[in-house]
Amino acid sequence: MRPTGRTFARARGAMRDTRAELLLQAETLVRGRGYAGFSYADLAAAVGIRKASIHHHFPTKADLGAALVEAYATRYAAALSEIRAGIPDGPGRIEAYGRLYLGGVEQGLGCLCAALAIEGEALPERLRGDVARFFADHLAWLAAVLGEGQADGSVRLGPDPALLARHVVATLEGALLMERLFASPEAFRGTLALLVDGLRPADR
Amino acid sequence: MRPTGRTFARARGAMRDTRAELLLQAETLVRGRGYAGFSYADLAAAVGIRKASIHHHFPTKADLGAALVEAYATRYAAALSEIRAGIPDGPGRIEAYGRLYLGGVEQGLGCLCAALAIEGEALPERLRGDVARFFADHLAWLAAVLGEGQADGSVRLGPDPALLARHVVATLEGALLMERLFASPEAFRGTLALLVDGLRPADR
DNA sequence: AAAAATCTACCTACTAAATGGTTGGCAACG
DNA sequence: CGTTGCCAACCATTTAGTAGGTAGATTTTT
Repeated sequence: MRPTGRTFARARGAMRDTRAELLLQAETLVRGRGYAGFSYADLAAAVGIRKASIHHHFPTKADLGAALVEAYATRYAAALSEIRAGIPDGPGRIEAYGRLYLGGVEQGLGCLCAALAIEGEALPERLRGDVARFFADHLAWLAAVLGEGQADGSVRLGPDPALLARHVVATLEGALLMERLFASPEAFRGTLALLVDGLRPADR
Repeated sequence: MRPTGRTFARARGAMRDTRAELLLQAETLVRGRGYAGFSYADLAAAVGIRKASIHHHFPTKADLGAALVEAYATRYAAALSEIRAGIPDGPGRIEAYGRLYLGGVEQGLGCLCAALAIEGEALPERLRGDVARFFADHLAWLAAVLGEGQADGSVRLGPDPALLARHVVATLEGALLMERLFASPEAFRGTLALLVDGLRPADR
């Protein structure tokens, strides 16, 4: 099943991208159907590689999962510091943060870490820790941003920034979960607007 | 592997509970690890029955899933009308609604329909419809309750009730997802309080 | 610079265990 | 007697993971 000699030249230049391609396709699969919902066979088919070759890059499925979370978290971290650098006020920053989730709704893909969090007990131990850290990092970033916002008057005073941060993550994760089901980016935008508006100080 | 004759008396009276027990244990499994994350073997072990017997009650896994959603939705529907009957004001009703989710955080169990929604594409077709209906029903109930609240002055005017309803479900689903991971009912309560407070009319 | 050794990326071909599901039977109950 | 509830023993397929190998690139030795 295949000529035997596979002496084809390997496209030149595109040598070292297989790993990245695996991560990309695996992320799409997990976000679309959950961690337990995809197999190495699915991934192999998506990438156009044989199943066994995946094990060369990621010995076990848990290894792949961990790499997935790491890459995802890294991308998010970059986006977060870009937001903080480019936008000055609290509500503006939260709105930009919320728009990161919007992409998922538009592509019909959930949050990677939400998909993993749902599996809970059944998830490989170490992955649970990575996922928890993902959320903790976001909460810390948001608490800092909201705290700054309260200090400069762009965010309403009163609730503890840490509490506000949890509210923000919860609302966005939940909205992504639900509005993906309904394939309704508009509804997501509505919820985001409402959320951001609730952070503004009551004028007068 | 077993004496062959299984002539034991079957506990008397507790004859027809197997189906209910299957639903109960299956719900726990799905809410704890996702739909793709549990098997008929797991369920058989949890109930203390042989795998094949499950198929007698639920021919396919999709049948089981559908029955699960139906039972879950029915229980919720009962709780919702009880809330509406027993509590007069908008915020109070929403708070009671939110407390329905709190149980999940305390038991370490997510929302059944959130677990199913995450699987998205991979989910048996008909289940997707059932799950969507579950959310749509909640949104309708909430929109009605919030509309009433606006009419009687217990809920702030301004945002469309349908929009507020989406915000409420999103926040609670997201908070359940996240706070279950952190095993933090207190944090859930905090988010719920913040959510309910945001619904109150600005005094003065 | 040529030859030898090692490494990288992938393959085919397997395996043991688990998956959802089927068949046919048996016993108890109404 | 027929229905209901359960079971043992299957089944085909899929699962994650392994074994062993091959071709080409890279590095090391001569």
